[in-house]
Amino acid sequence: MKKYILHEPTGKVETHIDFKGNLNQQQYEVVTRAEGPCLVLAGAGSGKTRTLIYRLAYLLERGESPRSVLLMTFTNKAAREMRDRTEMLLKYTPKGLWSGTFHHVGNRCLRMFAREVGFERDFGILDQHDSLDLVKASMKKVSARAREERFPKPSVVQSIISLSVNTGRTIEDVLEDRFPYFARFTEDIQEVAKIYDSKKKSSGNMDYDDLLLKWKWLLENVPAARNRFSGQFRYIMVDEYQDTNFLQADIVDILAGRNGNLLVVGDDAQSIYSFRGARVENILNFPKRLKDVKIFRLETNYRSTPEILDLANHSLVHNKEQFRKELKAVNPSVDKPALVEVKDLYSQASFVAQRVLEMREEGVEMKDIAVLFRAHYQSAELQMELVKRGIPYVVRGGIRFFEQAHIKDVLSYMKILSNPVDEIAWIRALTMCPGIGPGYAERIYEHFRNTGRDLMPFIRSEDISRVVPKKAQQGYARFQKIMRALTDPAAGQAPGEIIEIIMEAGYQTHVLAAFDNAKDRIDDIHELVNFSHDYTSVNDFLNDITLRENFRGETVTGANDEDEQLVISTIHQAKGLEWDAVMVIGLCEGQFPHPKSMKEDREMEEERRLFYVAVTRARKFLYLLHPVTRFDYHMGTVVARRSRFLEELDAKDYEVWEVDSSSMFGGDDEDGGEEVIIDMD
DNA sequence: ATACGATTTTTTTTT
DNA sequence: AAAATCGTAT
Repeated sequence: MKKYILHEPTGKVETHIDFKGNLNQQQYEVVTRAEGPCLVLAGAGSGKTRTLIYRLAYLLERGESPRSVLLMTFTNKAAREMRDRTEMLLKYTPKGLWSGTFHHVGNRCLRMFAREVGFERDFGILDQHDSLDLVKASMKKVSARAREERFPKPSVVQSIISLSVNTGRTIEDVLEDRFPYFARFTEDIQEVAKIYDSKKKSSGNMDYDDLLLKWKWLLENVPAARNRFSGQFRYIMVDEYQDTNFLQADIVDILAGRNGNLLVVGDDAQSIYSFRGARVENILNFPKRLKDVKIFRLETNYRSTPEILDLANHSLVHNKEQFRKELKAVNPSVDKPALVEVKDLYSQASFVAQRVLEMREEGVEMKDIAVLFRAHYQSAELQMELVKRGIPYVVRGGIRFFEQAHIKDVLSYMKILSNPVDEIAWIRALTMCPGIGPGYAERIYEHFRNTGRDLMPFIRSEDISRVVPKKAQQGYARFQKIMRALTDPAAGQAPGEIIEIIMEAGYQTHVLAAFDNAKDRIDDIHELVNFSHDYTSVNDFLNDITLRENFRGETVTGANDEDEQLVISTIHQAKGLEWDAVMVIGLCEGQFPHPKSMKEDREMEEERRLFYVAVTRARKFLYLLHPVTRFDYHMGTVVARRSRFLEELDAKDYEVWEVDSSSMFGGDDEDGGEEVIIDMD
């Protein structure tokens, strides 16, 4: 990750980049004059990333040290893209640049001042699933009540707690505002939140929210930390500012405090993360919140055809809450967007697959085509169809590599080893033994804590027969065997060796017994071993991977060449990306807009912005698919009306394609060797 | 009575 | 794929 460093700019460097020639007037203004607080309102496809990269290059060429620049992006992928493109532009690798997601940068800052916030330098990080496990464990005490009344599910409790942190409101306020029907449980939920918090602390872990909350606390309350960072970052740039929440906005304000060179870039029309506490107000009120804000607008769209842009703009007109919209297209016309009526989910899948193959014949590369949808489960039929036809694809935003059960299992053993009081890790490792469920796992862990013994003596000799019944003791033997192998003084210390020990001491046997695709999973674990070779310490290894994005997405069929894969993605994951052809599936009432967003106007407007984001990903070809029926778990197959987002459009915005349903059934039944196979060489 | 584990049901979006 | 439900073993 950090091998190739050529040279660093020192003092004045001769400019070899043609800033004026490579940018339009608006972009050039931003690049050369964005001193002080600046707001860039950048419409979809207006060259926002390009502008940021050139701004960064401009600063470096002017002699600014990379370490005094902080670049916060929404995803790690975006950060990597920025780094790569900056490198290409500069022809060297800037060393010491701070860039990444808020959580990433927060993590980095907190490690430097961990003691100040009451943690050790090597604190662990809980991902969503770990955090959910801990919420479940924290709900034990209210579980009696939970069974009798309609108490919120653990995942709901988790999101209530998280929302309270991310919006800066009390749990009481969050409940009243977003979950009024749970208001009577306010005290119980507060209690759970308290237990959850203390469990995090006693196990030496932070969750995602803590990375922001404690970061902000650190900056506000520890002058040494505040001065260190606000002094270092002379130039701060924030991408996707419309999706920051109040915590993130505060953090940025504090960091920028001293030097005031804060450049935020965003588009209020693309704000789609309010469920995570994001607030459009951050961008709308930015000019009011800070003094002497310069406002720039990027309004030329270089991405899409005029037809696609018209359709997008006409959709957005139906939102009341908006800033302004005046995106001009410069690209030539190609085809009108197509509204495709299909019979059901199967003909939808079949149409998409068919059209992908045809476009490929017409010269559109596979990697320049994407299929987008509202929710992940909508892609099930499509994935089956693609596999059947041998079309290679990659799923964005599926389960991440590091979040898969078998990977997390292995990691949990490593976590216990590295941090013996990690309650989540104990419970995870214990519950995969037969005869041990959450109840007994908790008891065993408590017993470990109560004995006050160290890990090694406990594992070697502690008798647990008084704590749990016989069946659980037999299961425990399995856990014990692995832990004994790991705590053997003769055992290896490198992360890779440790994983091998876990496998040999019994986890491999467990995988073979518990999963039907055991072979794939074992391969994954070997892949994890390979990955771990970059690390010498288990701690670094563990701390690094939780915040890491898809180290390998769910790559399915014949992935000889990454560039020859169709992209399948949720719209949320597609943010900031673009393709020649985009196909949006499942555009019917009951699916998109999502039924749960029907109650409130502001939620419906967010769904509409999501639709806007989806269509503006397309450069040339846009297909909007409307399955005329859908499957309702309660009523079976029901008629599904066109999504309101389609009905709202002007009929001139698209062409309607009626798909002949009889042709859709052709390839559906048997006739073995008939599938279309794409040659991969 | 308690907790495990197999079975059925239900499924938003993510750092 | 995860949560709720139900049956069964201790």
